[in-house]
Amino acid sequence: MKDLTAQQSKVLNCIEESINKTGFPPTRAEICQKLGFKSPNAAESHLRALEKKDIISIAGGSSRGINIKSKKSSSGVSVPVIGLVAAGSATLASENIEREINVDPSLFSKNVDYFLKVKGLSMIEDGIYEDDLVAIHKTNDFKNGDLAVVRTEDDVTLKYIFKENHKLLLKPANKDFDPIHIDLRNESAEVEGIGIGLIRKN
Amino acid sequence: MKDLTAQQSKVLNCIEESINKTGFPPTRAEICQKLGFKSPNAAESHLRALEKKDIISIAGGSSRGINIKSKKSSSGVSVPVIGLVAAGSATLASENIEREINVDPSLFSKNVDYFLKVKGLSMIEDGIYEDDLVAIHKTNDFKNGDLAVVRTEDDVTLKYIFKENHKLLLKPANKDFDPIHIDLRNESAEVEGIGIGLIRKN
DNA sequence: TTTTATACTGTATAAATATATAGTATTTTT
DNA sequence: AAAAATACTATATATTTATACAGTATAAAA
Repeated sequence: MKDLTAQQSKVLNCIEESINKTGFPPTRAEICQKLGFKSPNAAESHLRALEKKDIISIAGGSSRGINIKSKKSSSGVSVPVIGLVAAGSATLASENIEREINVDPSLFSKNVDYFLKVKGLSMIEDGIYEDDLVAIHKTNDFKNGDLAVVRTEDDVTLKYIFKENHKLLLKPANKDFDPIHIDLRNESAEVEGIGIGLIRKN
Repeated sequence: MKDLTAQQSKVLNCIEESINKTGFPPTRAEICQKLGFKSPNAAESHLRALEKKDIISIAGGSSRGINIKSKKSSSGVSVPVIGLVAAGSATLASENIEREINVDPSLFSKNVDYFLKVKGLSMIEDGIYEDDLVAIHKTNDFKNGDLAVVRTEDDVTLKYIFKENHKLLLKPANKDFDPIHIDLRNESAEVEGIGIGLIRKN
């Protein structure tokens, strides 16, 4: 990383202070006021210098559109929690998002795109319980035996998936539940993602 | 804290998402766009409701002047992962720490002091598998039936705990394992903490 | 030595933004 | 039954804000 000048450090400091104190970045005018500049362009050009040195990013056309780059990577990633929803509606649509949780990216083997809140007892024999949050990696790609989020014509379901030619088998882990057989020539089914982990709160 | 309505939760989610993604709060217009409102006043009034419920504060006359009050630590908290270790050694001693993971404090009901990496199959019938990470809240306090980390004279174990006078029962969730009976008049045993959640990676 | 970066003042303005006002309709609380 | 809260559409506007342009001056790099 390139070194910052004394003035650039002051400006960066001013941005950090603003975020810590108010919760949002400062405007050019606010930077000027804090550091005693008389022209907004003084702040502007310092910001552009910091951007050039890759310390911050500036969102064009947005007020207070300053983001300190190094701060973002250290913390977790925000991941939405979604309940099992009826077919037709987009799973990740914001009205289905129950909450967001911060997750350490290194926790799971693959990228977690969302958590699916489990409904029902169909996977109980393999330690997946009602209200558990299953970490889902969005992909169409799967291997036989993967835990998959599958969107059928009238449902979205979490089951073990097996594919053989045009036949799809969705297998629960509960002897009280029957496997689902889908003939892809007659019915449509789409793999939304695969389960790569689980979070349970007691 | 007062309960939020479904719509208010969505707006709060939207704000959190914006801060996590861009580094700064959204404008009224951006909230409307994300949630499908057609009038800026829809966002405005939800914000005022959230402000009234003391969830956020709004800085008057500032663009993006939204601050989420409850946001204690914006990032996660670093929590150590510990394997089940032999008696005698201090559980949290640094040589027992396998790694540290960042955890969203809001994920679990109580404060997570460490994660215990499960060895063996003694809890398998209740969905706790080998290599699962059980979130442990350090406490001596427990209720009968709690999942507890218990340090006996020659072991550290994770079991359901039941206490009756001077008798301690440590009950596994696997019919192949026998419950452990401890007479506190003859043997010592100490509750290190209770399990409040679980993380599994496939 | 010429260019580039730093470090500003000063002025201007299009666009972004908060925010008020006027409605309508439904649900919840009192 | 009345009042208050919720949940919006629609329009308007003063203010905030980013950002461009025109300068001046000094220091560092090519």
